[in-house]
Amino acid sequence: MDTGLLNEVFQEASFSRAELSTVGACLKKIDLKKGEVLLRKGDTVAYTHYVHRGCLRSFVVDESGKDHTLQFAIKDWWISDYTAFFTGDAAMMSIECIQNTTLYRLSRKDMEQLYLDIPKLETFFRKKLEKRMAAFHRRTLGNLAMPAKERYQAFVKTYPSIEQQVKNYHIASYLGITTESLSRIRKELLH
Amino acid sequence: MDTGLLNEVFQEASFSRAELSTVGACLKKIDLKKGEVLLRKGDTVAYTHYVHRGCLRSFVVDESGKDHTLQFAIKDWWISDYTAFFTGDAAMMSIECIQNTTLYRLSRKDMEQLYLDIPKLETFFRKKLEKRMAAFHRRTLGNLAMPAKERYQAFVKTYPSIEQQVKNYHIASYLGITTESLSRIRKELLH
DNA sequence: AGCCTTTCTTATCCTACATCAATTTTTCGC
DNA sequence: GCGAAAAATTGATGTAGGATAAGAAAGGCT
Repeated sequence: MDTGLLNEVFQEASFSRAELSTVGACLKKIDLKKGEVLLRKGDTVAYTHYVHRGCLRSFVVDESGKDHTLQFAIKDWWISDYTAFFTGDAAMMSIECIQNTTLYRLSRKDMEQLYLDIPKLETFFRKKLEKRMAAFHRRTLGNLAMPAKERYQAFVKTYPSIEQQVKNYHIASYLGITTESLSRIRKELLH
Repeated sequence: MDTGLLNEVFQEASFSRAELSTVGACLKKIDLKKGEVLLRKGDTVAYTHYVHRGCLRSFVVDESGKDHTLQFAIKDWWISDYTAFFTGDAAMMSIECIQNTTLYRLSRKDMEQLYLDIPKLETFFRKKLEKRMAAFHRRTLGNLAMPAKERYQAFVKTYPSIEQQVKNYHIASYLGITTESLSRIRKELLH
């Protein structure tokens, strides 16, 4: 793996050349086409993934067949079912590519070893996790407090680049409403 | 601080006597009465708290004045606004005692120092955070998929001891429904 | 015990969003 | 560029849970 890419992945942390190369040896490049599934509900989750290019979404399908998008991931994001990744439980969600995508994956096993070799890395990922939790938290609180129209506006404001890239039915699924409702909301917002 | 209590707080981890006493020196006992507020929205969050006795809840109040309970904490739980605690941002939520409570608090500053002195402790708290995220995640996914009646049943099943201890309006606020709706649901469940 | 406050229940009506059912518009392979 | 499939829109109707307004129980406190 080249150093340029590694510096990109771990840009916030400052690792030595030796450390980067130790980490780099654990990352494996994966190319996926639009529509391909990275992780299926029920799977054991051995990896977390850094998104280098493309777009994915994590989602659950409930008993009544409704699809709920939990998160989109674009360049520079890490994505996995972290709950399952950390606990060893079966995945509660699925993850699919909604565009052609290039990922770098890191296994839980390698990660645990890396934590021992490079303590700074535990801090790096702990901070990632904290940030992710914060974002998820904010989103959940928003969902509680806001009607659908405001949730949509908040989404567009927070993730303009994602809003451009994904289908309306994915946005609707993220907002927890039907495409019909989203369509009506967008109409209203045009006055 | 006595060793018995410290062993209780850090029961899952195995720390040496010296480590425990280092940590113990950072914990401060706090007694609070029912109704007292531990943390107010907007505060800077300098502490996380281990619950030794009693019950607290974290909550947000939205623009329309509605109260949303995010989490209850009983004996053996840690509670704080972790987002704010870790990022340094102002608290997004408030935390209040709904029973007389005894806590042991740990400051972010001491925690960061302890991470350096006792690396195992970072692992201990990372695992706590992972578990918390998993629980919160599960709950959120449940909320997406389930109607109020099932959410209530799931709550009763998951937290029977909490269900006994707290008022119906707190449960309703946790489930994201009105007390009236909860009342109807409970009636239905009696056949 | 009796009074006052807090909590819980019940009934009626209402609203945001879902569901169902057509279209219309966009996208994309050939 | 054309036709089929996918995506988005629009309209009519349904429903879970909210809002409002009483009233009934259940705790305290003196």
